[in-house]
Amino acid sequence: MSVSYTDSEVLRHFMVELFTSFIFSLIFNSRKTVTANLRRRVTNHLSEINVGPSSAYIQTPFHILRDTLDGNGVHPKCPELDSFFASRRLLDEVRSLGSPRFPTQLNAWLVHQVSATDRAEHGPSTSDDTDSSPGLEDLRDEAGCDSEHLPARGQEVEQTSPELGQGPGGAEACVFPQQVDEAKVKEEEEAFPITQLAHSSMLEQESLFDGNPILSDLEHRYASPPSSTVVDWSNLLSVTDFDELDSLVNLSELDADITSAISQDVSLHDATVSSAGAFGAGSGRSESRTVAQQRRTLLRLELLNSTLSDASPGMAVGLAALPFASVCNLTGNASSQSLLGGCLDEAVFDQINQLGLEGLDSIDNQLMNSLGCVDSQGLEDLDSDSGLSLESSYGGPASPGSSEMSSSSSLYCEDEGGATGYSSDVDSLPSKGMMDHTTVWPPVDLSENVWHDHSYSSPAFLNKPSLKLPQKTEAFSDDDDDGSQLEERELSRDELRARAMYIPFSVLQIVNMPVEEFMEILDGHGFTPAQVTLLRDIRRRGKNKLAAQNCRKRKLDAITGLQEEVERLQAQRDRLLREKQLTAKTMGAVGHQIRQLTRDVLARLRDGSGLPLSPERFTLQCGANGRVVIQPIRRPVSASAGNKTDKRKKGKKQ
DNA sequence: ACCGGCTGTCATTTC
DNA sequence: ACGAAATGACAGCCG
Repeated sequence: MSVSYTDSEVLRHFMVELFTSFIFSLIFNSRKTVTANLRRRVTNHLSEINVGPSSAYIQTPFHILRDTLDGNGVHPKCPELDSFFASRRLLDEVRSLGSPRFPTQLNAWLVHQVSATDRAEHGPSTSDDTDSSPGLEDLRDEAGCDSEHLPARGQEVEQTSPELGQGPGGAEACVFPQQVDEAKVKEEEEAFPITQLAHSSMLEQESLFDGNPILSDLEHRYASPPSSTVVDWSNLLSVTDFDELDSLVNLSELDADITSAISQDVSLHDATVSSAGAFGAGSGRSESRTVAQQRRTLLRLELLNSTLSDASPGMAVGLAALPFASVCNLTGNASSQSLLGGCLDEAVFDQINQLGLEGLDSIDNQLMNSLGCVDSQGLEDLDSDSGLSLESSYGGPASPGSSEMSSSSSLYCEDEGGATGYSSDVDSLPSKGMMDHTTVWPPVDLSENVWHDHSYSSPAFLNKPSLKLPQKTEAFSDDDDDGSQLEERELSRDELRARAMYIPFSVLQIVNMPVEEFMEILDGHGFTPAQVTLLRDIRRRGKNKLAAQNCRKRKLDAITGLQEEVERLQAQRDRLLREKQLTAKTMGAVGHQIRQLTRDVLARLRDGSGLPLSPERFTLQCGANGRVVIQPIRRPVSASAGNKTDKRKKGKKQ
C-alpha cells in the first residue's frame, strides 16, 4: 500500500503524530513507571528470599515462595512465613475483589511495554530479580534496541516517577485531561526533542510510505532498528473492560498493601516479642502486678483482721507458734515490718502482738517436736485444701470433688506425700532446719509472695474450722492449726510447702535465681532429696506460671493484632474499591479521548487515492519507544479478543 | 445455680 | 540429657 502526502499534510501529520505520541508517551511512561515501581517494590519485598525472576505477575514469586518455604527447614513460627502468608492472604483478598488475573490484555501490554527483551527472553512473567531497580533495568533493556532514546526516556521515567509516587492511588497516575497533556507536551518537548518525536513516528513499514519522498527521507534519516514491540492501539482502546485496568491498580495497591501487611505482621510479631520480653524482664510485670496484688492483699488482710479479732487465744498461739523467722521478725524487727508494710497493716501486727507472741519461746521446743509430724501433714493438708488442682496433679489425674478431698485429707495426705515425697522427708527434718532457716529466711518473703494467691484465701475455707487434721496432737492442732492456716492463707502453696520443708529461700528467689546458682544451692546446702524435689518443683511451677502468663498475654496480643488487621484489611478493601471505580472512570475518559484522537488522526491522513483512512480499516499502533505507526486492521471484528487470547498464549508459553 | 473470665498447675512438645 | 520456654487442657475461684 502506498500513501501520498502533500508537504502541508506531512507537517500536519507530524504535528498530529507529535501530539498523539505524547499522549502515548504519557500513558506508556505512566504505566511503565507504575509497573516499574511496582516491580521494584515487589522485588524489594521478595529480595530477602531472592527466588529469582519476578515480575508484575507477582503470584509467581509467591508460588515459588511456597514451594521454597514449605517444610524446607523453615520453622512454622518463622516470621518470614508470617510475612509470606500475610502477603499471600493480601493477594488473595485483593483478587477476591472481583478483578481478573493479571495476564489480561492490558497487563500483558504493560508488561510488554516494560521490557521487550524480557518478553523475548523470559516472558512477561519473568525478569531479573537480582537488580535492585528493575524499572531502570527495563529501560536499559529497551536501550538495547533503541539506545539513542535511553537518556531522554530515562529522564522521563525519573521525572514521572515522583508524580506517580506522590499519590497513593492510581487516580493521579491516570489523570489525562487534555490541558494537562498539553502542559506536559510543552514540558516534555524540552526533554524529548522533536527529532525523536519524528523518530517516534518513524513509519517502520516501508510499504506504507514508500511513495512519499519526504517520509522516506525522514525514515532514512532517523532510521533505527524496527522495534520489536508494537502495540496495537486497539489494545488500549479495547480497554473497555476496566477490570483489566483494575487488575493493574490492584497490583499497584497490592504492592503497597504487601508492605503494610508485612509491617503489620512484623509489628505484631514485635509486639508479641516485646510483650514477652517485658514479661521476661519481670520488673514491669511485677510492677503492674503490684496494684492488683495489693488490692487483693488488702482484701485478704481485712478478712484476716476480722478473723483475728474473733480469734481464740489458741489461734493466736498457733499463729505465734509459726516456726518461721519471718513471723518472728515481724514482731521484733521494725525494719522487717516496714518491708512488709505493703502487705500487712499495723493492725494485724498489733493483734498478733496482743495475742501473746511472748509465749513463743516457751512453746518453741514443744512446737519443734510436734512440727515433725504436723508440718508434713498439716501444711500439706493445707496445700491440698487450698488447691484442688494440686490434688489432681499429685494424687492423680482424676480429681474428685473438692469437698471430698477436703474432708478426706487424712487419707490423701499420705498419698500426696508419697507422690511428692514431701511429708516423708519433712518428718526427717530435725530442728536443724529450723535453726538454720530461721536465720536465713529473707525478710521480703511475705511481701513478695502474697501475690497470686487469691484463690487460696477463699472465705469458704476460712469458714471451715473443721479441717483440722486428726493426726495432730491436741495441743498443737488446737493452738496452731487455725492460726497457721490463717497466716498461710496469705501465702502461696509453694511458699507453704517451702516453709514446711524449711526451705530458706522465697519462691521468687527460687524461681528467679539463675540456673547455676540454683544448682549450687541444691548441691551446697545439704538439702534432703525431698527438699531438692520441692525446690525443683517450686522453680518449675513458678517459671511455668510466668510462662503461662506470658503465653496468655501473647495470645491476647495476637487476637488484638488480628482484629486490627481485619479492620485494616476491610478499610483497605474499601479504599481499593473506591480507587477501582475512580480508575475505571478515568480510563474510560482516556479511552474515549484516544478513540476520538484516533479518528481525528486517521481522518487527516490520506491513502494513495487521496481518501482519508478509515478507522475501520486502519489503526494506530505505538511502539515501546513511543513511536506511532499506522497499520491496517487485519481482523477488525475480533481484533481485541484475538489480541487478548494471543497475549495470554504468549504469556503462558513464556 | 450457672456462666465467663482469670489464674495456677500439669503434661507435653519444642528448642 | 537436661533445662527452659511455650502451649493446650483442666480445675478452682470469683464476680
